[in-house]
Amino acid sequence: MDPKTVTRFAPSPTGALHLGNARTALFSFLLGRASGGRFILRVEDSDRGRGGPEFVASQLADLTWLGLSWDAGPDRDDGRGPYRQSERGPIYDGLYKKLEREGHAYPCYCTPPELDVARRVQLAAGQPPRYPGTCRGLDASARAARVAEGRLPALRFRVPDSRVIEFEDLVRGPQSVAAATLGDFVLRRADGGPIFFFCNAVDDSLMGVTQVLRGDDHLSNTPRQLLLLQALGLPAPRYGHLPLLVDASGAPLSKRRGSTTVGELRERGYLAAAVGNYLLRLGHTGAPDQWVEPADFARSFSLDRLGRAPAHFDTAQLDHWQREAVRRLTPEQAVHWLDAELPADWSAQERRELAGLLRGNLVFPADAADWFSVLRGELVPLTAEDRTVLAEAGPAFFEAALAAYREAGADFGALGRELKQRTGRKGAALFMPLRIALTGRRDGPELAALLPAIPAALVRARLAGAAGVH
RNA sequence: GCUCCCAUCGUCUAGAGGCCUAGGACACAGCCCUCUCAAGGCUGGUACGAGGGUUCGAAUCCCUCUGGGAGCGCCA
Repeated sequence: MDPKTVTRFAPSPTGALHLGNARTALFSFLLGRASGGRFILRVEDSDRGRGGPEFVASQLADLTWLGLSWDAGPDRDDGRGPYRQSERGPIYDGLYKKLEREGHAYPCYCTPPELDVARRVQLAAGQPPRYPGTCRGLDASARAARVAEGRLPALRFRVPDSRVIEFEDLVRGPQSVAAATLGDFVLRRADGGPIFFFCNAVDDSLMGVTQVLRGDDHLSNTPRQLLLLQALGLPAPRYGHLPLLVDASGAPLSKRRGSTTVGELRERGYLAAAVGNYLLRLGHTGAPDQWVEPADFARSFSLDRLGRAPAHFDTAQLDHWQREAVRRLTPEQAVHWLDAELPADWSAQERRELAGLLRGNLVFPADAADWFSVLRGELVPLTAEDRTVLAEAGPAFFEAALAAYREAGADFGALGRELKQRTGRKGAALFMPLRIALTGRRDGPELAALLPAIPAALVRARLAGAAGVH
């Protein structure tokens, strides 16, 4: 990849980091920094009324958790900052003046209610709602008159009348839009605040961004930004528009249903590498069918392997990668992952052993809870089917097991041999009644590993109890 | 309402006119392995939204429709 490549992620702190945005960030990161270029992070907090600093912190934390890192951002300036739009006012002011001076922008005194009426009229007439151009040709005296009325002007971009804007979208291919369909758009609010179209495009250019990956919803707005940058004489990045993420029913991913934020997934115990493996394949081919280590993600990422249709978020597939990720945990990582679920009074040694023992049978940390009672407490009541298995084995079987356990102790191999000799049973007929009696369930880690983890007194009590089942 | 985008198994997708009686992965079912579950191995079912063209030949190209999405904000 070209080392001059600069990509960016530009979150707006209006909430938690959404899965769709996380995917956009991941892809941008892979296209940039992870491929030998640069990746920067810019906080789009130009609208002071929305969101808050807590969201900036949480989003950056989520990105870090996912394994993304940036060369420049709000926490590290490289001289092209600041990287928060709220701190870039002076930069914007200079550009606004230039635009106005050169006739590319003009003050607009229309009020929101007036604009709203105009929109309704256009809609009713079957016309697309566009700014009617009321203030486009105002002369000095007309402007003075509006100011005298106490009106505060917004600044509008003067879209050239008859032009066709053409550009090559990084994922969509060639695009062509007639300027006439655009309508003059606002660059600066009446209260002085900058507008997305403006600061987003300007910042990308000023920060040296060469490739912008963003959501599909920005595709039809791209011509505006291209026009604006051109008027400013600023170089434009190349844009690539990613299909949106939708839920199982095909509706846009909404914060209301299910876990759709990175934070929620993390809280439920999903591992970052699992989320990464899933996101890497969501609407993108090029990754092998097998697990990919996060460090190798960039090698599997390619712009021309991006899909063009909306991608469905599918928990079953996420869970598949989660299992893969859990399986790859080292014992230390497993302890850390299980940390909040592990009984606080257990020793470091016990916690380690437990994590190692259960790792293969868990998908989420919360799944571990059931096993604690298996190892230390009460078993859940047996199902009718399980009782049948115990009854079929019969009291003699468990009395023999008790005797074998006295002989062999927690050495499961020896216990098995002993019991086989005493009862003549083998295979499932031998082990299943044992498993059920000992754990109260039919699944779980190998009995050979499980047995030593259960205190001897509990083992004896359970075997004795099973002997009493008829 | 207008403009634009998208459309292959349930899901992620391969497929850039003949290699497709459409391939892989996840999920599902069965079998094998196995003390169980998981993992692994094998097998199976399920898809080119509809209708018209173009062509010797279309999942692939064109048109219409249908369905889904986005944009048209002094939101980002």
